[in-house]
Amino acid sequence: MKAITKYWFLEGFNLFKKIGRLNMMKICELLEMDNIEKGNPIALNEAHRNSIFFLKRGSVKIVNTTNDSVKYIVKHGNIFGELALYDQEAATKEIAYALEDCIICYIEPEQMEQLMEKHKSLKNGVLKVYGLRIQKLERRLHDLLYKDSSTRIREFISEYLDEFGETNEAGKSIAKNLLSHKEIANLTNTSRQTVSNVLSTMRKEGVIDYNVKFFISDTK
Amino acid sequence: MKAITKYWFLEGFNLFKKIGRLNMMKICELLEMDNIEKGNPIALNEAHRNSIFFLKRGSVKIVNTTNDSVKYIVKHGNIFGELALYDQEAATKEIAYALEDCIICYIEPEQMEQLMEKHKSLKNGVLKVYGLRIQKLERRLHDLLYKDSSTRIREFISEYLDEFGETNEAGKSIAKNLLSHKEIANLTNTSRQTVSNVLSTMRKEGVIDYNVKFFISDTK
DNA sequence: CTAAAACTGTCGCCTAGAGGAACTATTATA
DNA sequence: TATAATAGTTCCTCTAGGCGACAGTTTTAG
Repeated sequence: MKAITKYWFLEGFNLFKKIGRLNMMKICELLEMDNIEKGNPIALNEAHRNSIFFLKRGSVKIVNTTNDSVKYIVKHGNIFGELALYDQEAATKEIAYALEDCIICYIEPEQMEQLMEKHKSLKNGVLKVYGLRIQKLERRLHDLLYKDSSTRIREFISEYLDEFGETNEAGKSIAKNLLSHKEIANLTNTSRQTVSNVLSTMRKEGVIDYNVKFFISDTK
Repeated sequence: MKAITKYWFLEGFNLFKKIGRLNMMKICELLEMDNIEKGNPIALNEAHRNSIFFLKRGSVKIVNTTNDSVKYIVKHGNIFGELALYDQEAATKEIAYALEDCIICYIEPEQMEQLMEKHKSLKNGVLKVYGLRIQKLERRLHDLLYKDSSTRIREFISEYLDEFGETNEAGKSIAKNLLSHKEIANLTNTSRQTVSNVLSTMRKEGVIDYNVKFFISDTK
């Protein structure tokens, strides 16, 4: 029964979708799960420093421990901490915080590797995650070089709304405002003040609206 | 005999080191090889657009086709074009040019995937290559944000000498000068003029010396 | 329920370094 | 060997946007 509950969780992870129900059940027995309250760090305790995480519910920010800047955000349904698979060193340089109440599953790298040996599709999935990570980094580098800060922020907001927004009855896209200006600045490689500026001009222009709780855009 | 010749080639690739002599021989039969003269593009012909390459001898620059800027350089003994494994699209956006006369082996992605199925260590190797790529990109992004252009250029030169330099009798490290200032500018995300400036001040300071053919640094 | 801490909004100053112009040196091409 | 093309050098101008400052606002904590 417990396994079935867990099964339900993982349904969301495309990584696991392909590998079939039975295998899924077996895997589930290996996975521990946890609730994390908004604002709290994930896996601060040494024991799970290098775990790989599956984020079932909520969202998470990955923070660079050396300078406290946000590297990226992870939406529910995705994997994070996969760095631990190839480089334990690098993995300790980032820490995750819950941006909302979260449900996570975690697994140790050794177990993960065993699993990957057994399930080809899992290994392919991880390869894909790595590939996506490379694409994202290249995009970020490119944007930094060829787009001005205002554009970067605007694009970030629009993509944020695409990712986190839900269209309401009135046809507006509404997304929880989970990030401070400082964090948006980190993610777009700009300064806090510039984010503030661009955001308010966007509001003046009527492109978006926002308050402490939400971002709202007219057209999806 | 032909196979043995090829075997000799691949010896240099750590990727292949682990998988054993016999397997190696089998793999070799699948691989085509080629000589590329300095300055020429690699795999311009459509047929091999998406191949994965092993660089036995020489070095290669990977150029972004959209804006003609150098993305990175590949030293002999390394793999490139591995992008094709996860994203054929992305792979067509870069093209490689020989910085010196090169010997390359190439393999189609499908074959590569078959090989990876058979040889676990090969798959792990590729995973590692991906991991390194991520590290490099993160480093580059970090440098761009937190180091000024002069520092970036200086560090690049010193690393270039580490990578390509060979210590001579006099205890100096000498590296072939394979890159134009414009290309160094691309790689350090600076401008042609700044590279020129920094280089000549480095010369004035006595940190390095250089001419059309070589870079020279006193201490290794 | 109040004090402190952490966020937001705005303004204006200041600097790193891109990018143009102009010229020389070097290397390919005819 | 002349001519064109490319690479390297120097100098100067101009601007994007980081950063400090400070006032207003919201959140957290005790």
